[in-house]
Amino acid sequence: MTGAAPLAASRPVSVSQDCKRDTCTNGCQECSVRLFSVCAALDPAELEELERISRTRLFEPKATLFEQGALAGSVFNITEGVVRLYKSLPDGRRQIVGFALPGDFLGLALMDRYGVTAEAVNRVRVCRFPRLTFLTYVDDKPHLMRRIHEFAGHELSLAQDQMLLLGRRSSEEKVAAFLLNQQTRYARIGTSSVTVPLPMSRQDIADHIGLTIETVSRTLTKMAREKVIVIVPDGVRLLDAERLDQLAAA
Amino acid sequence: MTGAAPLAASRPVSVSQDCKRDTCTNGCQECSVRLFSVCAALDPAELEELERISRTRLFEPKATLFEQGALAGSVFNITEGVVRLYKSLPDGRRQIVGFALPGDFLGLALMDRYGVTAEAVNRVRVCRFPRLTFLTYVDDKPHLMRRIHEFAGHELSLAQDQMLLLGRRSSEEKVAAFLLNQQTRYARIGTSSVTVPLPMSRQDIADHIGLTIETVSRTLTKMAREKVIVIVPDGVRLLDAERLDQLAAA
DNA sequence: TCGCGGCATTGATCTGGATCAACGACGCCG
DNA sequence: CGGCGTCGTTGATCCAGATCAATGCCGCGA
Repeated sequence: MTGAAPLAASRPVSVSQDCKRDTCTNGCQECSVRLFSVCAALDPAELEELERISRTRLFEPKATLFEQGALAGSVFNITEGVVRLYKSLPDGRRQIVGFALPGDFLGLALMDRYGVTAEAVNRVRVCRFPRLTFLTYVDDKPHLMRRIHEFAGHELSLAQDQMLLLGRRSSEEKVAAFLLNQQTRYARIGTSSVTVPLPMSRQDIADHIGLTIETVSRTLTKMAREKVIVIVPDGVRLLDAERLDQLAAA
Repeated sequence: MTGAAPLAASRPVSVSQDCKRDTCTNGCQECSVRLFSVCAALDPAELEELERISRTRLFEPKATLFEQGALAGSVFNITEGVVRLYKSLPDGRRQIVGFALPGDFLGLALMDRYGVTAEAVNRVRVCRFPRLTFLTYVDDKPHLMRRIHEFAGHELSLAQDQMLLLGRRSSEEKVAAFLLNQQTRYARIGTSSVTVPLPMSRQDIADHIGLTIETVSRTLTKMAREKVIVIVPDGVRLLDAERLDQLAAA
């Protein structure tokens, strides 16, 4: 976090603003997630150019970044906060296909319509790029394209793991695998710790791993009772990662 | 199919051969799946170059193209047949993350290890490329890279649909959605018809949509009883796609 | 032609997780 | 400070789909 003045917390919804303010004060060069994000593929001159086409944007909890099926006007790089990505059935059933963390890129597929809906879980900060401008920018930077493709490949791999989880794992295995997964992902962006943040609601977790909120709650309680985890505000502390690995049947 | 002599059916396992024979007789130019595959992005000169680094390969039913976790030595373009892609748990539970059809590209992510196992469902013919050679070939062809990325984006989108199916749909919805899905995919490669081929076993279908073989069988029987489909050898005929759409809750 | 092995179907029963129903714990606002 | 809305937990019951168990249906090889 650079020393910029924070925005007033009372803003009702997302706020567009020039990149010169806020965390981007010192530009992409100083960006705290640059090395984990697609931007790591860029040299200083390219970063400067990128900065010119980007705008920082803030989203309050529950704000929608974009909706499934809408024309994809922008692509996003998350710099702070967590975003839930989901698909819905007409009757309201929901599947959260993933939680995007800082460093994650939204709109990787570069398709003309969004395939999922994206909502802020907590306060979210992003770098936003007009999609077509970004496409032009990428066009003569094969190294960036390759990096974006690597990210897409990683995303696909995660999706396949999730299919295995959804299709073939028991409720306890699902919860265990989810917790370990979250830990791994947070470790990658530096927030490594035995305490895994869970900023999303129980309902979100349930909709991600294909269970009901009651089953998620019961399973977490059971794991806490068995001293495998401790439930703390907005997260869990993993006491016995070994045991959790077994439970996940990985 | 070009007029080349068919291979002896008695070959025990996959057979490597020069691209000049078989369906590739007239080269990539005449390839029946070119327009549906990543190759459609290439001009005649580029196709010729591609041909030089490719080899046609045949796989008998149940033969393994590559295994999850193995070093990714090759990438593949399927020209004939169906391939199942799956992940397994240590205890043998299996999740088929997708069925690859002619025109599909295996190894899209271009990563150094395969993320899934690929097995031939029926007789499969592929164009095989050494991965590193292919990478070099792609390197100075941004249009091809973009096309490959488009395919990867499509793949990701399919994966997300599958997560919704696995996590939030009932058994009947799963089967209905699967059948419609298969129909759509076959339509795309020209085999459009109300009769949907199902070359894979019931167990494969079950492992794809997260059910047991018994539930798949019962559900298909029920749909046939209700005159929504007719079960035919190696496939089903869709009688009432309208109704099937409702059942799928799409 | 028969017998065998690998699917697929069908029936009976069981159970993991869903559903239904309180209740408790905060945090917020009046 | 008290009432209310949201979220999480816990208990009781139910049921969709799993599991267990035959049986049927080829295709193939002896």
